[in-house]
Amino acid sequence: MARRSDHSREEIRAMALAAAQQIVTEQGFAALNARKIASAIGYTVGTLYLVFKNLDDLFLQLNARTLDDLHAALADTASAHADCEQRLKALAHAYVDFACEHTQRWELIFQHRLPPGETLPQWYQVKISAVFGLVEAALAELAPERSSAQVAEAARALWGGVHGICILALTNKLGVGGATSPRASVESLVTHYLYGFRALTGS
Amino acid sequence: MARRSDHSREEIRAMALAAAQQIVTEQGFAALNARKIASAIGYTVGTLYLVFKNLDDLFLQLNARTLDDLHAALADTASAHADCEQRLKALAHAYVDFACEHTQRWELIFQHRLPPGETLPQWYQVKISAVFGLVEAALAELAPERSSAQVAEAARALWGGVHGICILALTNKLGVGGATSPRASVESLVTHYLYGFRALTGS
DNA sequence: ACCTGAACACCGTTCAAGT
DNA sequence: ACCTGAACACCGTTCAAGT
Repeated sequence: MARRSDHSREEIRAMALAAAQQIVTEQGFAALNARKIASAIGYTVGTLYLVFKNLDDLFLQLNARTLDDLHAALADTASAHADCEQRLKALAHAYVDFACEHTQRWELIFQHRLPPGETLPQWYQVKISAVFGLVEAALAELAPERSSAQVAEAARALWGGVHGICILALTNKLGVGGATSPRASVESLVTHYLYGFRALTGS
Repeated sequence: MARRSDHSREEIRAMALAAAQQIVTEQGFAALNARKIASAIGYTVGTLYLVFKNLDDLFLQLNARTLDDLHAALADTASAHADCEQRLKALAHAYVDFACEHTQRWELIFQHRLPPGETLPQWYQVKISAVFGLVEAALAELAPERSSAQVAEAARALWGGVHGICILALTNKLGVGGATSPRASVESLVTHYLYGFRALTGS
């Protein structure tokens, strides 16, 4: 059997990514596999390998879309705040909101690992840098006297911090009994960090 | 065949956990599976299920040991610093050192997820709380006027932050090309956060 | 040319059968 | 009683064979 050509390669790619997104959203990372994706789009497993190099490639392309969506949400937030301290706080809360609203998709970015030895492709690292860029831009505006290296360092510290609070809260590893809301912790982190960042001139 | 009784149940349990620890350390989470653990201790897969409920149970017990080791390292560090600000910084750096030195074991704590619906057992959550307790104790001493709820909130914010920096740095998801050292970012985070925490009386 | 579906080498988990 | 090893229902990936 075979030779259907109901859909172009690009259509199959889009359908597969949409199906994978729905599966991970509804059932989580562990439930995401090739046969389930294929049957959701009405094709057999083999077809996926005509369009994607392998499952790692499919997951990477799915994560790339999520990073695009995250960047769009943060960029929208950034453009709504002229004051750069307000902007940084709004960015942090927008990150928390995205993580809470799209938890499974957002977690897939961090749960998926390439086989040992393989590194993330350059076009993918560019997308990560774009998200960090929004934070760096606001920090640079807040402290114009700092070098770009100092601003980059502060962005890593602050954004790593925001991310860590989200991860520990959403995966229930923050020590306390039930799940805790990351909102208050992030507010505390950003407020205190920025106060110190502006007050201390060295580093 | 069968009936060897070369080892007691408890001995087999200890051997399996030691083998699993070695495999994850040398080959990473993805390479850790039942058949490999069993053959490393000279038994067949079936035997593992006499001692552990399933692989999730085995991983949880391995993570419990790692949490014990982490707690011991942090407790040692804490007792070496009388000044509580110095103690907090030393704790943060000790956490970074542990994550860098035992990366694969430390990552297993966060990469391993129970099936949807299942929650971490109470005895395990106690171990997580013990680690947080060291941070809370130092923060409480630093700011005796704060309520215990405020101290707990600050511990979540600060420690979530330290953790996030480590995770992003060690998994190469901090935006910049090569891997970045988490040490400088953590130093920046803790210094600036604590400065703000002491200066701002509300929250 | 496009797609299938069976095959291969793996998984986690169970359990009748051996000693 | 203790352990085996074969079996089951799954994986990801490949590829000869059909249309």
